[in-house]
Amino acid sequence: MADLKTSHHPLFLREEELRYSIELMFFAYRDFTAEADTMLESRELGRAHHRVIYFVGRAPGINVSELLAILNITKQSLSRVLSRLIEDNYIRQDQGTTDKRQRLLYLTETGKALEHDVTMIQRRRFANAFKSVSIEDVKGFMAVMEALLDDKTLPLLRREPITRIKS
Amino acid sequence: MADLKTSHHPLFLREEELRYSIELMFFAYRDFTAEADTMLESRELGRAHHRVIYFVGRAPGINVSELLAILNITKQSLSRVLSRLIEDNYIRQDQGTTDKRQRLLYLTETGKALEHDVTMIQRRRFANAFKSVSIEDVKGFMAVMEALLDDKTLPLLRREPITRIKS
DNA sequence: GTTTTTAAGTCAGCCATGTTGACATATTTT
DNA sequence: AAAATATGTCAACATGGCTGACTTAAAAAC
Repeated sequence: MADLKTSHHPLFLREEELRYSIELMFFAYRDFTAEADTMLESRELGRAHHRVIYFVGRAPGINVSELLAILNITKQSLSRVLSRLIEDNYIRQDQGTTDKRQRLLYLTETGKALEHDVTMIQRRRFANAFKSVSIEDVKGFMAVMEALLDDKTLPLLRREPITRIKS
Repeated sequence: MADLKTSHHPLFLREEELRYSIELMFFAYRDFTAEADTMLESRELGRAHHRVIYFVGRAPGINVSELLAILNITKQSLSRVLSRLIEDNYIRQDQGTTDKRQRLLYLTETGKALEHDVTMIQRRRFANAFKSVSIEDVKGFMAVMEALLDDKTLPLLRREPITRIKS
């Protein structure tokens, strides 16, 4: 399958297209994160705090091990960020029911509000970008981004992006 | 999946698609950079060094101001990285001819070799990704990534080799 | 039922790479 | 001659990664 498609567009494997893509990755990621960083800064939080809040918001009741697996950082690094978020009442933790060693993480109302505000900035950027391109372009974007991932990253992603039509 | 083409564009602006894109950005960027970081680490260099080497390699003879404008960091931050690269003979600097205050930057042979090796890792990742998708997907990827950029970032990108204009 | 493993947390310190502010030097522009 | 520009430097600080060593409580294995 990959081989069949390869023959369709050797043109794009040329040095120039690949370098252009590398640069797009650098610049787009930087611009994408900069806006949200500014908003976080006003609350004296960093990008790391947003990541934690984001993923706890995405999966309420997630435990620390699972969060570490997603973020792929050490527990010491997470601890610094998470402690702050708990202390400032963005996140609360409950003891696990089936396994009492676990700490299950939830956003507080304050946390939900912050998550919404910051993530909104990033959603808005994508919404604007998607408005200026075709639906096929969006599909292509997702296909390429997925293809860039390590195999082990795929299970960490929420599936069912485009195709599920929810009404 | 079959009737994607008949879907209305606003479908893509729904919460789920936007959040999925945010996550793709996070995970894809992380996986994209991790491989190259490992190779740099073996030479005791960081991502910041690669950026400098990359952009000097892209535009030989670039001066410090232009480089700062691309990287969008302070000259103090650049200095730390650039000094190391010059000291270790990855980059050399010549005095500008028309403006003697300028330092024009060039990769040494060592620098070119490193730039090639590290950038190759990233080119390979994109080459592999592109092989697994269609040519339209690649176009879509580029269109969306461009649309994500700040307006002021666009002029920093180029498709064709070095058309640096010194004025 | 004791031992081992696991989930989570903590203390201490290191490193890379960003930041600000203040200032110096050479060169170009006005 | 004065002002602006290009570059560089010293010093201090913040963020968010890292390693290593160690603790506690609970679950799992024996």
